[in-house]
Amino acid sequence: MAGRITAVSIVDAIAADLRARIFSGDLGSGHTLTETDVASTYEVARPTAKASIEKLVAEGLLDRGTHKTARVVELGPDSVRDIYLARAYLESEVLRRLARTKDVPEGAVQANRDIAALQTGAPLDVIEPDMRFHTSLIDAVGNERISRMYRSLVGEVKLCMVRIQSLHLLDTALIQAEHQRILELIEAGQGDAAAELLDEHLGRARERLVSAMGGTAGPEADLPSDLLPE
Amino acid sequence: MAGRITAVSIVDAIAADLRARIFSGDLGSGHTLTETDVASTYEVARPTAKASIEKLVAEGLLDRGTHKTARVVELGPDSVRDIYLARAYLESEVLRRLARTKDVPEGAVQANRDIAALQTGAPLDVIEPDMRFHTSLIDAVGNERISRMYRSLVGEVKLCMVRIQSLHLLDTALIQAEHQRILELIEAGQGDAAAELLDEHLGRARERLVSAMGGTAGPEADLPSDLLPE
DNA sequence: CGCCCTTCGATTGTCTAACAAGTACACATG
DNA sequence: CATGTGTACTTGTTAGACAATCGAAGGGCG
Repeated sequence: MAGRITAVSIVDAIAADLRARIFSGDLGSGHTLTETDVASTYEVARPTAKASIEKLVAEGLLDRGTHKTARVVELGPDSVRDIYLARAYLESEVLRRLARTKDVPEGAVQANRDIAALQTGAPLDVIEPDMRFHTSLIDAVGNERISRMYRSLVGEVKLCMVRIQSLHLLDTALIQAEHQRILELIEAGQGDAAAELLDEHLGRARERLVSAMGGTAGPEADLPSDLLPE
Repeated sequence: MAGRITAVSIVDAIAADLRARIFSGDLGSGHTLTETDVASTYEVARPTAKASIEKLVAEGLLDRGTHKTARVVELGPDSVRDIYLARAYLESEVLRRLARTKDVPEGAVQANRDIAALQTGAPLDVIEPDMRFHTSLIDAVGNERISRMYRSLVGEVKLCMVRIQSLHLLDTALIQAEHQRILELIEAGQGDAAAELLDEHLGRARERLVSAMGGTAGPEADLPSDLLPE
């Protein structure tokens, strides 16, 4: 018997499936989810569907007011800035602390190798190893709550990504090179420099994401002068 | 009739009341909360009580496994270290960023004035302005998600505090002096120094809290040599 | 006499059915 | 055209019920 993976709770299973469908883009931003709708598609009672929805609301993936239908959250440019700034706050401090002990997480190294190995032109293939690079750094400090917080942010980032999907915002080679440089700075114990580079790294991604969503990009979207082609 | 507290949702109201009772120490660590129990005390149906409990579980104030009764979380020494380290991660980076713009939040200044004005010997009176000092710093960066994360940590800190209540772990004057120094360092644009002092400040509180809970305190519990009396 | 197994009570997970209350949108009216 | 009304849809909450599971108490066996 290898098939017993039933997550012991129906509402957890439904919540997990809904989450997957949201991240896959099956349920796009603004998509409405009525309780009866969820109940009928999964063939469960309405209270069960309700509980699943409320779970995702608590996670920040769904939005809902009293007596109003739940909808997949719509993240605007200001939300993207909020999310990416929060990422920068958590991650830059993590880099400083890792640099103190010159601790280069193996998972991050491997994730960046995977990015380098990518030859496919599919732009969303870089998302997974990219996220893995960053979460590996976060997890390396071994703090349960920090990891949980960051994971919540990653969920929202993925939510942004599915909206953009088609166009690739950044050059894979540049991402990989900057990651590599960050790891080197950690190994050299230069936390401040690593944090500064990360700020640039995330700031550029952030502003390009913002402009791709229709907002007006800030100056961070541009490459630094010493990296401009030609 | 002034007692109708029905905010908008019964489950929110019950959750809020349970939260208050937990923070007041009325429901101590390890206290069990059965669904029928909550349902009968608030005179609501069991599903409503269940929803309230699950809300607090999502907040991290209650703990429960499948088919097991919910209990108020019991935070051990390792959890305290995890929480305070997470605080330090968030807050030290915030100090660095505030120092860049030399932005000294008025709320933090006021909170520290309130600490200085305390003449009462009641040890738990310092908790409120102390927390307000720290949350003012966090809120000053204007990031919704960072503020939310920190508030979640504050909830857990308060949970620790109610367990210790009686004995005062630190001198009020020392707390106030260190807060003052942190603000001065922000104003001087010395983010690194501010972050370093904060690490000491939180580290000392953390290790004293740990030892008060029966764990073995680390070296951070001691005062730095230049502040030792005599 | 102590240990393992069974049984039983308590508790939670889930369902069905139903009513109340609120929202949103179409429709009729001025 | 603006406004009020009403109706359908959706959610909030309740009641009662049954199955599954967990924890502890009690009995059988070595």
